[in-house]
Amino acid sequence: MSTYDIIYDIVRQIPVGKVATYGQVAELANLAGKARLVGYALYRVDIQSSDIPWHRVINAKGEISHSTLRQGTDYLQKTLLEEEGIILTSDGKIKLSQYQWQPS
DNA sequence: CCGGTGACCCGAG
DNA sequence: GCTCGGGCCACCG
Repeated sequence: MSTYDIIYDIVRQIPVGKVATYGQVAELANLAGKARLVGYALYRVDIQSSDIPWHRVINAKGEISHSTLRQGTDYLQKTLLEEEGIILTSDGKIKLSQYQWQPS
């Protein structure tokens, strides 16, 4: 059971149509303050064949995180979120007040 | 073993 | 709004 497995478990619990922030996932995984690890963990995920809804994880500002290393998967993320019914604002942000996952 | 590298976050100015 | 700086720590060469 590695640190990453715990992170992946949390991400798998995010329901359709909701999102969570990196920091939020870190907290739920008992890794408060280590949001960076969450980002790194998702970077390592196999986008093609994993069962992890990686696209439901965004940064604390409600934006999709961009990186030169993502090779267009950031655009894919936007598309997948819209397919789940999440409306992005004209400047590409997500309203956390409306869509953020509230774990029980 | 060591150091560079991140899909991050928050507070200060 | 912005930019900086510090904290975080697993991974990889």
